[in-house]
Amino acid sequence: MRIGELARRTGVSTRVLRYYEQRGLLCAQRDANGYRRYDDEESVETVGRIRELLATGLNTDDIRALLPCAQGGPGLNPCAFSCGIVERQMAQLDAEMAELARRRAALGAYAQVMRERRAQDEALAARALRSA
Amino acid sequence: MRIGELARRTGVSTRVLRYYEQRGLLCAQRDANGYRRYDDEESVETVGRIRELLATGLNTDDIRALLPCAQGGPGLNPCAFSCGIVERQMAQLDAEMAELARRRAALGAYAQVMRERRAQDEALAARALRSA
DNA sequence: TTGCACCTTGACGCCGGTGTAAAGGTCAAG
DNA sequence: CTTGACCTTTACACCGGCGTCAAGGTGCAA
Repeated sequence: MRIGELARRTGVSTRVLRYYEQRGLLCAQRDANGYRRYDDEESVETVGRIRELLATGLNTDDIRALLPCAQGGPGLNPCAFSCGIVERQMAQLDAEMAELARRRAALGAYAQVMRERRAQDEALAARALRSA
Repeated sequence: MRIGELARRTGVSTRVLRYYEQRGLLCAQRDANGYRRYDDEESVETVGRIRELLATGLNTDDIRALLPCAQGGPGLNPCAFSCGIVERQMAQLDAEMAELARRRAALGAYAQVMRERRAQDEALAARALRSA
């Protein structure tokens, strides 16, 4: 399977597949003419896993470290290491959610102030209208 | 007050103050030699408000639209418009929080799978150790 | 032979707030 | 006059996953 077919079967652009290879997430054999050649099964699965992991917010560096374990790599130690990466990312997500909650609260305070200002303005306008 | 002093009093770099001016968030008079001159009170407050709003995740375009109202601008209509901006941003934050929650859940599923794999590996290693 | 689909590498753009540097003007103090 | 602090504008870099274009090679079909 060449890169175009892998792109079609995964719904990912060829640009992205080459990018994943450059980042060390995906490997390919080469034909005599230099074209990339992928195995039928494994590559599709690997690309799927990469997309899933990316969608969790992990970056390509972390995914590169994670993939050998996720694919059944050299066993115990790397897997413990990978668990660390995943847990670190979960903590990161927790921190980001807390940050977003903080922003939302601050924005809510602003909205409150603005609602009050607006009510004031409307009262003022109504009074001006009556006196006119 | 010139730009250096405003920078010191607000804790914001001169680069950032010029950027805010370029984005239309902050205005300054000019001395005869071209130096920016700021009023003593208002500028410090304005910069503070800009920083607060940026910290809520609003971008400079929204803040530019928002500031006249937050400063007691031309009244009713702009303020209603500003309320819309704030509410839109709050909805945006809600969506981002939901997305982060989704990511966290997906990552949790991965962590679960990996924990199981790890336990499997450890059991395997223990058995190998016993049989050796 | 021509055309077309497919492949290759390399490189620039994006977003958006900010750092940082270059190249130069202004002004007060020594 | 020199030094040095302060000011000016212009412009490039960053991050990170990806779109998109350029310039060119390969191979099959009409």
